Amino acid sequence: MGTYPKARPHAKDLTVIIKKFVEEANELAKKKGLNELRKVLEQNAPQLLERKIKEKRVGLPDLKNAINGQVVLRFAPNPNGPLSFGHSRGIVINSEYAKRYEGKWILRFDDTDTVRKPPLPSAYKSIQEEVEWLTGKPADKIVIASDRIETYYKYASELISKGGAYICTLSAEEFREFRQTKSNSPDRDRSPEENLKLWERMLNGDFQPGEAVVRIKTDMTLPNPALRDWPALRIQDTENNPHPRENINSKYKVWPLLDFQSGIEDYLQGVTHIIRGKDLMDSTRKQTLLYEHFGWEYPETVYWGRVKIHELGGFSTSGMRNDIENGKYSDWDDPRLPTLASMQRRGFSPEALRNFWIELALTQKDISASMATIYSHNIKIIDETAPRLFFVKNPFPLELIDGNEQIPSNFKTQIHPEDENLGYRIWELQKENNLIYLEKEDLQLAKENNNKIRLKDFADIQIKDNIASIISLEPSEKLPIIHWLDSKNSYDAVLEITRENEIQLIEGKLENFPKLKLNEITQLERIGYAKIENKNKLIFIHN
RNA sequence: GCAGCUGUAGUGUAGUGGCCCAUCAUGAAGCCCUCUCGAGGCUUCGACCCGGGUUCAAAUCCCGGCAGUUGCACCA
Repeated sequence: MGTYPKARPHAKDLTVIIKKFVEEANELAKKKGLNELRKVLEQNAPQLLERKIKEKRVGLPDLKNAINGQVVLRFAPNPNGPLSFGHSRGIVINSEYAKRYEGKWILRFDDTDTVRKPPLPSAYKSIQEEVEWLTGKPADKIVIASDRIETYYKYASELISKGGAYICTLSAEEFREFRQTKSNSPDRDRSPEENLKLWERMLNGDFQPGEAVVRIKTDMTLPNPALRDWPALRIQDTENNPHPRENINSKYKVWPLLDFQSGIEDYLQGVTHIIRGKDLMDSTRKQTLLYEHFGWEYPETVYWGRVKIHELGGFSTSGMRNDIENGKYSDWDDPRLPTLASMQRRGFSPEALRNFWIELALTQKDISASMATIYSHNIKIIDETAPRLFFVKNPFPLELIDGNEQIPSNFKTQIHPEDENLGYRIWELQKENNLIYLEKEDLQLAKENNNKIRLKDFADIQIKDNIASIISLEPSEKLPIIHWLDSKNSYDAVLEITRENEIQLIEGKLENFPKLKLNEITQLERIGYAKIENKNKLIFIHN
């Protein structure tokens, strides 16, 4: 009936008719079997035999009013530090949509607060690098707000002279009174000419921070208090809090606030779609009011809810910056921090992160996801190529001797169990004076099996008085299989594991692997995936 | 307090009036395979916030609750 809406009004009559036929069919099936029924259908309505397969929407939902080739998106972080994991959602979603619609996306640095959220000079560069790492290419365009202050001034002047904005000399507390009581501030009625004069004085530095602010004239009786004559530009003490970019420094005293700067810039850049957190819903409403003053059309806006990752802490950039400066964390890529730098360092695949965010999609629900989901995405990417290696924690040495069988001249096993093409790991073994390492815990495991155990891909051994003798090369009985190393083919290495915000350094022996590449992801057998930070240092990713 | 937004399995998602006794993934449990506690294969578990209404038909529309969450900054 979904396909034939015309039939809907007759639903009641139809059910009676349908019931009749269903009964008839059931009767037929009962008497002559299902196959007979199938034959009848094949003759009269073969399409009914094909079970329709539900198509599930994959990936991100469509964007409203998106015209292929004309979509312009933007992502606007504050460069007061490198990006957190939370930021990566904005980058992934925006860049994915740009790709889908063959449009472009702008990376914009909203660096307009020099006092509370002073930009970090290195972040301008590191954020661009992080973007490139995550998406595989640079953003289509870079815009830096602090480069464009004068442009924002121009639009502010224009709006003031049109009477759409005014200079308010009330303190924030004083204005709050008016906002709460839905009444106009006395400054509201000043003429555009007077306001323009005050605006000039603001620019000249006649006012101290807090003494004057430019407000967008909306309506003090608006039901949503946030929208009532909202502030657009304010004064910052850039003598004591200079902008860290050298050419900006103390050049400007009047600075735009987010809602104004962002609104003007989105218009100037021709942004067609804004994807932002729902905490910025009021921003949309404020900016829509601003656009009305100018007669502009506001972009399509999509919101996402808050995301919490169970295992990760908060994403406050300023907070992390403090902790790093206080020495609580080593740097932005400290494995305990929920930063992109940290995840990159720990060996998360950018593709996995992209898949993760795409799967979470765009909903206004507040989400709380688990690292397990990210791990699972990551494993799908890295497992196929990760070379298998042995790492023996807390190594316990044993002397390997001939037993029922002699020590072979070498040990050979596949680099990857599912892909022979990746090659082999080959160690040369000596006939005498062979020292092998087992994990202390595995020694215990051997004890529980009459001091017998199987060295993976090698041999069953019998352990006695720190001596391991070979029982057989082929598995002789069902013994636990453990990883192991030989002293000539291994060296000291450290595995760094972060658990519950504690960094643990585990010393051990790492298999000597001539093909070892820096920053490569390996799978330490029976331990988990790890990244090779340098020859002697591994970082644990997950298992 | 005022204003907004959201409510589908443990978690995340699909679903916009009949293809839904509800999709897929993750998770958990079990089995198979494998000389790794990895990967792969199979099976099972588990959800439409509640209450009314509209309709032949409601996860889907309407009303009312309830819960969660966000904003009300001269931060972004």
